[in-house]
Amino acid sequence: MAELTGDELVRVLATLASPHRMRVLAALSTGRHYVSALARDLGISRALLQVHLKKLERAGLVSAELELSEDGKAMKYYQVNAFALQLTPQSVAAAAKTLTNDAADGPDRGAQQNGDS
Amino acid sequence: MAELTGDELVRVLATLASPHRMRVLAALSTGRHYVSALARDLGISRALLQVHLKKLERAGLVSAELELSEDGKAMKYYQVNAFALQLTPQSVAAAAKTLTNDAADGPDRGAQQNGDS
DNA sequence: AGCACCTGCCAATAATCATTTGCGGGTAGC
DNA sequence: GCTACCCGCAAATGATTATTGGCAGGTGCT
Repeated sequence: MAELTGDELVRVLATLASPHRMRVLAALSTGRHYVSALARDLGISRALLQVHLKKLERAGLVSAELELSEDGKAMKYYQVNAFALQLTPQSVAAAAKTLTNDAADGPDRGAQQNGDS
Repeated sequence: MAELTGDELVRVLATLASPHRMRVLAALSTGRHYVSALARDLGISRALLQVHLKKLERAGLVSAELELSEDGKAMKYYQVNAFALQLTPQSVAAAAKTLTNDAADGPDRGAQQNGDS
């Protein structure tokens, strides 16, 4: 994941630019955790955490696996995906040239139609 | 500008995570420009550009100088400030630990640095 | 059965942001 | 005076987002 398109970069940065998500990432950087435990740990509701995890996942920053605990419960374990982004005026300028969205600005909804499963 | 606090990082990332701002940065990376020209160049209104420039400036990504053109007009020239951010799970996790805002998430409103009590 | 724990999703509300439009001021030149 | 260019700001609107709370399903234990 060396070169990201402008749109992807926007998504990653927007995803990272959030205290909650930063904390989630920090928590996960110490190892995998399952949703409920993580929510308790961070002191936020599960619903809220889910949303943030989903965004982090969509940005490709974390990934998850659904596993069955020994006592039969379904647990979803999340973990951070390694990444390294170098941000400089040049890298940003380069990414800007690949932006597709030429009008909207906000957190872009993005993406052109993609089935995105 | 090696180490940024979590809050500062959030601000920088949030500022960078915008197509408009990315383009502005790209445009400025080729040299200084004054507001009106830049607006025409990017095809956006001056008012809008001002807002984005202000955010970029607040995040420390660009700086400006008001100069007098030979024909007496006041022109505000903007230029990019050099910066280099390395984003990795570790750097983000480290920044997360310095976050002051422990509840809010969205685009930060500015830290309520508790004046203590 | 009832309780405790896990997961996922949706509707509603509050809070925030992005963008437009209009106005104010200033200098130079026809 | 009027027009063209520069700058800045603020109120209003529309569009998104963040967050909550409730409800759904599942397993295992007492």
